[in-house]
Amino acid sequence: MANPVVLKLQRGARLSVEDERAIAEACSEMVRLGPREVLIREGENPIHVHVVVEGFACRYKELSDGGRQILAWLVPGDFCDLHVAILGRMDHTVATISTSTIARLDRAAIERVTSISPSLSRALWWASLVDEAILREWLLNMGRRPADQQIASLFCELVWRLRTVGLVCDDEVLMPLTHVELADTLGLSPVHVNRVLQQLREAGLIELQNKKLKVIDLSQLMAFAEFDPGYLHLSAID
Amino acid sequence: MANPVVLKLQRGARLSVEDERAIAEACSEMVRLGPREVLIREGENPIHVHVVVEGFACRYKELSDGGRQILAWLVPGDFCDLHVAILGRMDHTVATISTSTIARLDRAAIERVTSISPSLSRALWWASLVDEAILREWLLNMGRRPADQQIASLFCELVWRLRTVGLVCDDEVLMPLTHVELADTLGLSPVHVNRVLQQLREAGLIELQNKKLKVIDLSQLMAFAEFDPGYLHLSAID
DNA sequence: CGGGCTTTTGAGCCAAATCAAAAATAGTGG
DNA sequence: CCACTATTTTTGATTTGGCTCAAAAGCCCG
Repeated sequence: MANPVVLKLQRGARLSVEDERAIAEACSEMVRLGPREVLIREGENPIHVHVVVEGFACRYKELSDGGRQILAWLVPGDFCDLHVAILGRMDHTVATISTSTIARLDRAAIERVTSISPSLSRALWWASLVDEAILREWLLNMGRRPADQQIASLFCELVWRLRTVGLVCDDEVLMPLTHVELADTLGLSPVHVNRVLQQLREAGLIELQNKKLKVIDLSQLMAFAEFDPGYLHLSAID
Repeated sequence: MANPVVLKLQRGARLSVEDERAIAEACSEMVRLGPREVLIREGENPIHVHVVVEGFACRYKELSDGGRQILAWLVPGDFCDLHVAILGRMDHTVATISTSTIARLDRAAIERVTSISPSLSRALWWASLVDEAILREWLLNMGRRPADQQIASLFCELVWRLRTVGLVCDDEVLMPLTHVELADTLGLSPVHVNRVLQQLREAGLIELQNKKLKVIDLSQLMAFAEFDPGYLHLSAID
């Protein structure tokens, strides 16, 4: 199967054959991690740059009262900590959700490659800006949409994002999060997430069992969620 | 008074005298805008890059039901649309809040300058990453904190951000937003914002009138909000 | 087949929303 | 400088979406 990092970055800029080779080469060192293993902790300044190759991870922050807010889902192709070299210090933690394969790239190698290839450096810049755009959409969802639309939006986003890395088949995707983790993502309680999921199932919009999410009719779910994929900026490639 | 863009970017990287001159020069063309004027609309791809020099602006998205979510406050020194050249299309709107002075920089000039000066290009990169960090913190606030802490956090952030551009005097800052705009920022209703503001006043944490916010005791407000300025990444300079 | 997660259900509650209207402010033109 | 508006802020009454607590049921896996 193609390298998800290449598949993703192609959406940000036209990549040359050398660019693709450079990425694939940089991803040579892989680590296999179990579920819920911390990759990078708040406050650290990791030596390597991490990329999800397989599985799911997330960014999150914790509060003193035990509350937790998940700030991003990291799926295959996503960088975990490209920004930390500039910022100097992680302001949040990154951990796996399901068993995952993570590539550790050499920070120096990244800098070398991007200084040579404008298209690759543009692609990385693009990826970071899309992360930001996703955060804006999540903020909109949390601030102004009811729980059912919020969950539906999130599932739409998941399908669109996984599509670009070839991980969707028949509008069915892996969704390895528990209700607690979904709740930590959406700012809801797990009990309420459970109830809303039941409603979405009863409405015939989704099926969800065994960590597999099947979207019955994507355009219908998108309409329900008022989802517009524009913010994902999935243009390039073709 | 010093250029707020310079003051801000100094927090992201050590700037040379030439860097500072280049910024000041690029900010030569200024526009004066009234309150609530749209600067860049969702879907557009503006020719210029805009920077707030004076006054307040914000990013926001609107929903079909008339709801609105403010996604960022843009204060003096903040870039409005640095990212759009890479993404190709604005996924949200930018408008002023109060009467503001906005600098229009030539996009080509930015690219020219950054290709010459690594420190300046690093500073812009840093600014964009801090925007993202702020979004994460806002998401945490909205998802997991009660309204009073949320508002208190926002005010703490405002003080810290305005401090770096020299706009705080005696822990007193300009806060030109109405309750409706605060509510659109926080994902709350204006009525509730009003009530919580009263509580914060009664608790002796803030004074707020005539668009002026006075923080009685910043460390006390920070403690109440559980505010940690780490996510603002205000290191460099010294 | 037993112990720990998850998911589900029920009951009661609360933070924040909505609706509606009054009071206070800020603008605006004469 | 003042009357006249329009906007903002404030208050009260009521409703509600989503929370908490608690316990049962279903899973997964060694």
